[in-house]
Amino acid sequence: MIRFYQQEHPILVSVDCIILGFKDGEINALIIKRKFEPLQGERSLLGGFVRENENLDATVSRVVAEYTGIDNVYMEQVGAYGDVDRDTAERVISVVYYALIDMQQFDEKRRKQHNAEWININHVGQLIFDHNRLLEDTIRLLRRRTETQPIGFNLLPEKFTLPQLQSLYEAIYQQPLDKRNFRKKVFEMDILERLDEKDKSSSKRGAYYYKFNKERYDQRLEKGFDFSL
Amino acid sequence: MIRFYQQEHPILVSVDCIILGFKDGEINALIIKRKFEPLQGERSLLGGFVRENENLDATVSRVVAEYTGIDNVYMEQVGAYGDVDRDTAERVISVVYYALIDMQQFDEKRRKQHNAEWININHVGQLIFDHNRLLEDTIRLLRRRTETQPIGFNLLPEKFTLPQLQSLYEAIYQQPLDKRNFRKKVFEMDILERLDEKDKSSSKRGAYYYKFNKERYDQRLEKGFDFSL
DNA sequence: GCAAAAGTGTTAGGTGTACACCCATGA
DNA sequence: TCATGGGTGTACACCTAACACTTTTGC
Repeated sequence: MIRFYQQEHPILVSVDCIILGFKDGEINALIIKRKFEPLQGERSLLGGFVRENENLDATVSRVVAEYTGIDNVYMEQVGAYGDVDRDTAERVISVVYYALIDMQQFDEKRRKQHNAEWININHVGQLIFDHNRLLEDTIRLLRRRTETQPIGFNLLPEKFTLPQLQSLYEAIYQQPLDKRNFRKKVFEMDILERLDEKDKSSSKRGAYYYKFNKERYDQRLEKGFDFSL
Repeated sequence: MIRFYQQEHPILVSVDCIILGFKDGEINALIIKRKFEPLQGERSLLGGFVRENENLDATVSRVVAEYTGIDNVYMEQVGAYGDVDRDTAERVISVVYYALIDMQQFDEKRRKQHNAEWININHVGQLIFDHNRLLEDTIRLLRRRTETQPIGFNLLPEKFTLPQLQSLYEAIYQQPLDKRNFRKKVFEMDILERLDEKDKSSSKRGAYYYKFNKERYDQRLEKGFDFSL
């Protein structure tokens, strides 16, 4: 292969993944104790270097699968972070993604193998390098997205109840929502399907399970329908 | 220096800049005839490789200054594009930024030196690699930003009239806006200062010049004020 | 029968949108 | 004086936000 850009300087590129999960009314990020130098043992986001013949998305999928055992996750790019000194060891440009996963599907064995922990995003404490900033930027972006697109479902199991969904949105926005208004808006979107089954784990009466109807969502998306919540 | 990540594979990283300017009711992007192989002579966005000790922003500033003679531009990152085959010569990961500039300040001599042209963003024609996609993504992002933040001013001279401002917003949203409603919203933001001077170039009566009051904007921003238009 | 969570409508106030005429001036 | 673009206010429709009681059922 001809090297057209031979005189240019290649740089290490990594992907940092902010893996988010929802449980008991709290949004958690998967945080790891770093396995190699420098700063071995310090707390860090999950990441991996981009390989020679690997698209960025592929790197993310690889990293996510490695730590969670899940593929086919919902993910979105947050941006590239390239300050010369952001990694104290060498220059590394990092492309940041967040991924939303269903904690039910999560492989606990892998978590322990990797020494990873779920930590409430409001109490992560100090992370290495600029990882705190990456996390903050991600949460801001997630909030903005959630306002206009129904991506929250990716954090829930396939079957979920409306109280669960509301509690998720309250966790994202960090404020209580009015139950009636919330339900009204959700129903107006018309992208949920009610099942005949109830979840009785948190009340005697039980709450109906719903599931997300992707086909209907895609239809309405094309028509420019508004999904703001 | 110790090479901690020695076994990893470094990659060429470039920055692609979408330089936008506004004139005569149209938004234009600066497009260049590529000066080197491969695809020499084809139309392309402006770009440059990230150097060894250069932050990403610094690369953008360098490229923008080189082609426009302006520094201190408003810029925002669009994202990283890293598909293995996006550059047909070698693997290059590109971080994309857009920059908004005031075409009045623009250095025409440099434009000609570099064989660059201003082209209406709706009629750019075919660009190399994935540059058409980068441009589309950028315009979408610009629209979203404009809806919530008053960044349009960066495309205008320091002094501008309300008809000019409205025409700019119409170009961004690609639809006519109601004059009275537009002015009402702008005045409600309370971030413009009316000067005693008028622009008589496009009417006999003349339109008042205004300028953007950055201090007041910053104040209101902190208070969480809403700038949607 | 009672505690505890699920489910359900209405109203008032505010916001967005549509719309038409007078003004200032140079030619 | 007239043609041209600049500048101004109001009314109605719609949407958002506030609010309280009934239902179900396991214990």
